[in-house]
Amino acid sequence: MARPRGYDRDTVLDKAMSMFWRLGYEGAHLAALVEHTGLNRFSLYKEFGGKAGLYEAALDRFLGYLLGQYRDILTVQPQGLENIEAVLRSLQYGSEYYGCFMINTLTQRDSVPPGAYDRAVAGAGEIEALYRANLAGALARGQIAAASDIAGLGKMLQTLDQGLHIQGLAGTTDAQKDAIITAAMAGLQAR
Amino acid sequence: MARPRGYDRDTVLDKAMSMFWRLGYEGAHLAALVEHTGLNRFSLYKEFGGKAGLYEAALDRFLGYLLGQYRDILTVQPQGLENIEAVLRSLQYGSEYYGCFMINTLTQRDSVPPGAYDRAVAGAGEIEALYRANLAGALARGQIAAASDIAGLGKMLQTLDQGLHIQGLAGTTDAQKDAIITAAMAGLQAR
DNA sequence: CCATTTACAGACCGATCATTCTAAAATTCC
DNA sequence: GGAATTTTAGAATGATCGGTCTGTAAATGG
Repeated sequence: MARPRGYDRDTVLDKAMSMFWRLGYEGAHLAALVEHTGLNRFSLYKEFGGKAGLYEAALDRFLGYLLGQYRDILTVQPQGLENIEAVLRSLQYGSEYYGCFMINTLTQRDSVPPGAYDRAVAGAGEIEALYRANLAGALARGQIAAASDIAGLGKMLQTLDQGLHIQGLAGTTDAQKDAIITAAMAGLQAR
Repeated sequence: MARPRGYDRDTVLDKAMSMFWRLGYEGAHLAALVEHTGLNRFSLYKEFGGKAGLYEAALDRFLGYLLGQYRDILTVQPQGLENIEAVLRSLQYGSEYYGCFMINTLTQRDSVPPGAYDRAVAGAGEIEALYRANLAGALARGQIAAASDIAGLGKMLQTLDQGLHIQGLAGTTDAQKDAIITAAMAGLQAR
């Protein structure tokens, strides 16, 4: 017994994510958000509580996508270097955005809502754990040297991963990112 | 025959850099900049032309620092893996800031003045060239495999470098960054 | 010690910010 | 089809934005 809403929540979040991603928290003005998302001001406050809530919800949606993708690839059995290479390569294609919304949130720590920063840190932690699990698998299967430092390598892979998200910002092409990944994987193999 | 200025240009730029760094271009409000830098509004416009000019000048100063550090270490003769490891380790200590101002400028491309983005891209290009020169030296000295892809490895090192600047944002300690670098260098050695 | 020059502190400006409110439009239940 | 309910569009709101202007303080040259 009410007027149906004229917007789709997920569509709104995707648009908002895109804007926050490119413009940052402060750079994405409410007027622009209202115009592009199709969600009117009043409903924005009713649904998300305000700009900060919209940002956190958009980040949640992004992290849902991102972590889903990581989980899908990095839990394939048996875990090992194949999964690691696959996930690195999967990240390099098809993004219409700039860099990575999670990383942008980390770099803009003092401007984004505190809750958003906390979620980004938690997301990064989960990704690191997934890398470590696959390194452990690689070790068990003899793919990497027996003396390998799993923790160090796990963080190294995540570092490379994060760096790849930055690379594109200064014009690095997909082909060049492929070469980066190939070079990095070559260094990982047992010798 | 005039009143002497009550501020030091370099000190002002250091303070402004710190604020833009942490808060982003839009997040660093003019009132806060005026308060923290000690430079009053009027002089800010006379000296830098406005907020955008101040940002670009602060980025220039940062890039001067950063590129100077890279040049100092990466032009030591003979060039090779020692320089690369030295520069990676040098980046991990003593920063009171969050991440890297150059990378922040790249990630906030659509919010910072266009001139700032262009300078950041140019800076990244110079750093990559320095890495490549040392990889060429390493190849000539037999430190890395003869079949190595210098261009790919150069971008890979820069990717790792950029990732290291991100790592600290989510709580990675200096000791952990050391382990990351050790793991990465192990993969580079000729075998 | 006065004239000149420059920097200073702070008031002022229109524009725009995030947020709140008001009233009309749209849908469902009865 | 009328009452109830919810969304809509858009007009206020006070605060604050970046930028400009005005008058005063501080220094030097003569």
